Amino acid sequence: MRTLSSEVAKHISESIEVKGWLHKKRLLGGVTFINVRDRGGLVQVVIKDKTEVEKLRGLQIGTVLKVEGQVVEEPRAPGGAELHDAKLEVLVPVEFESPIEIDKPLSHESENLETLLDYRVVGLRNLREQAIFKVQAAVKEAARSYLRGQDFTEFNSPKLLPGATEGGAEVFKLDYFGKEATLAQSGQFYKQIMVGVFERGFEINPTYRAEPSATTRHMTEFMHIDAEMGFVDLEELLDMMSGLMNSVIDDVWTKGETHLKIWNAAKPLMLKQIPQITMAEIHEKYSASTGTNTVGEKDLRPDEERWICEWTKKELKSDAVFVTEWPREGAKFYHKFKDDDQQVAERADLLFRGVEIATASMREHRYDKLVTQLRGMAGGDPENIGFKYYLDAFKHGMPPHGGFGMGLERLTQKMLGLRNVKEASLFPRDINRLAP
RNA sequence: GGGCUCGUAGUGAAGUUGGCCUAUCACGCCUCCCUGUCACGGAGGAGAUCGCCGGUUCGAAUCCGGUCGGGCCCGCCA
Repeated sequence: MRTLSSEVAKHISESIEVKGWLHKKRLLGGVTFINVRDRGGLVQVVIKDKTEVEKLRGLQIGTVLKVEGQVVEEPRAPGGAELHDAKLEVLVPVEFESPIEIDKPLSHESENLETLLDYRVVGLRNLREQAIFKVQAAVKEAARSYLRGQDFTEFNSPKLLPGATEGGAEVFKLDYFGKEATLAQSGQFYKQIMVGVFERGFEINPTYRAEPSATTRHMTEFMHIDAEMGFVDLEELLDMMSGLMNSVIDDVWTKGETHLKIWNAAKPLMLKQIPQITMAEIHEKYSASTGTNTVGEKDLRPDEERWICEWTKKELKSDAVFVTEWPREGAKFYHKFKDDDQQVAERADLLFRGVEIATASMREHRYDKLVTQLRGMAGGDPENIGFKYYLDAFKHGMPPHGGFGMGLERLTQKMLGLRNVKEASLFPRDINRLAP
């Protein structure tokens, strides 16, 4: 019967068996300490028998072991207990030296990012690296749990699409049995279609952007938390997002404490309702404060995003802020514009600790108007197969609705205080990385 | 796509106004010593044609040109 490392302390004085990977060895002469890693964490094994120690000669970190031993309560041991009188069995010997050391913190300096990512396969075995993805898994679970609790139904939409796209970002093109297909840049069309089915729906899936962006916040493939809901207005949509963010952060900080502690992650300051600031207001504040005039610009500069987050944190005690009142210029064809001002899109971007982690908007739900906007704003052909099926949903009745797309890696990155979004991706894809 | 910057053992760094470099240190690896380590400690050892190509020079890790590969910022976005 195998016992997990995390359960060892519950078996004091019992003889147990653990299985896992050799994580660290310390040979002190008469006594040898090894750490064995399994899914529960690490357990320390004390070996005094020379013939047992000899079994490890020439074997490297990563060697897969079975260890039988007596559990002894020991305050000097990590976890308060350890295995004595160990009998080792090498299940899988490893003779190759690990390219990077996994028992101590790996460098996350930007100049060493290449090494970190090149050796990801073994590097992820580092408990500190692992913690990032434990947190990420917790974020996903928390988001799912909250959205399900709000009557959202989870679905999966296809990522292989016909040519037509929502516009905005560059898309990957590929050969599809002689036709041209694209990789989805978001679940946009499908999640809207699903409003007509479930009313409230969401998916957590990868999406693709062929943007040649080389920054600390871009990847060509990333995980999107895509949600859409019917019969709401923008305020109700933003309330839902406030609820989601608060719930996710509370959940993660409740259940993932050990992993957050490894990164000294401070719990984000959150208000029940995430504050809203209009883009014009941000431009004014930023310009007045920094002397760089951005008034009238149609978007926020990255520096403005960082600045307003600092301001919001200091003045409003919130690490999150919604940027509202986006100009029509730069809007997408499916966006809805204010009834009393067609120059303003009913859109809000969620900034979190200096970076944009989500975009929300109300969508134009009236068929005729949507077709007009498709033609006028995107130059799209409503008869194009890629738009036709989408428009059909509207033809057959769509309520006022809105939704958001949130970047899972960016959220994880900012929760943990990582500097590059790629650090929050298991196997990141960017303009010059396709492996591992 | 534009700008800036970097490239030295498996890993992380020092050296980069040319000669003292036969390239230094730390971690890891190998051998030996060590009975409470947890970044164990001690002694010894192996491991680098200084990204690559070309040039200048008596002499190049160091200077020049090219090239390849990273990183950061901007544009764009999640």
